[in-house]
Amino acid sequence: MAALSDPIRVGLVRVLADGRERGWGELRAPVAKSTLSHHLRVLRDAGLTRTRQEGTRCFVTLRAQDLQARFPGLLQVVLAAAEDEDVGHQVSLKDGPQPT
Amino acid sequence: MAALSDPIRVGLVRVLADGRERGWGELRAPVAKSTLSHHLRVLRDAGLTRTRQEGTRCFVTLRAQDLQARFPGLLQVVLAAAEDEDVGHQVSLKDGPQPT
DNA sequence: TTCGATGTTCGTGAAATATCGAACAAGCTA
DNA sequence: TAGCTTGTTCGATATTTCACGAACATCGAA
Repeated sequence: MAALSDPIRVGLVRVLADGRERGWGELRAPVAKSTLSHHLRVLRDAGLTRTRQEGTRCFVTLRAQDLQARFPGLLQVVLAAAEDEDVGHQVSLKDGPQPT
Repeated sequence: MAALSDPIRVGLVRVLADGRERGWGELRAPVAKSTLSHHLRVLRDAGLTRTRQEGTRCFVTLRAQDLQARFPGLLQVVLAAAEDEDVGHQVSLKDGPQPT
């Protein structure tokens, strides 16, 4: 639960909130890649995301359904609060439009 | 928001969740009083509680309504999650039944 | 096989946080 | 006034967490 107490991670959750799977390379955050790796690990360990490896690259998805089952409403509340407080806006997707 | 990332504080919120005002002395937590004071300050600074001083003793209340207005559903989710994960159970009320 | 790209792991350092005990301030009470 | 209770503040310490760069592992491509 404390996994959501870091702005970077909240930002990651926001980016992933649309339910789409994202490649590591799509994620843009103002930290070194080792740090990003750390945050993704924390999220994964906390059960918030799922990581799939394909060749040399990783794809990450938000486990929205599992979360909804386990902590109903948590995601919505967190996202709304994050938006309201402008938390995590430092994380975004890189340019390139994503293939549907 | 990160104010809820400490088990002691979650426990305090749980104890206060019934909406009743509680005296400092009613709160039982496995920490030194200076530490408890610190946690109560964090909660107050985060806008989660309100403290009223009366003579030498303090009374604290959960600002449930304000929270509901600001982060709708947050409290419910946190409480449910805390119960589910058994977080904060180390905080309780001292014996003595409280006057209705 | 050699090279390049992609994440992970490791070692380290800095910053935040939790915790305690002691000292202190304020207000009842005898 | 003296003393007790109650809670805050201060100083110190320990733990956790964030962050970085460097080294490493793995896989695909040339």
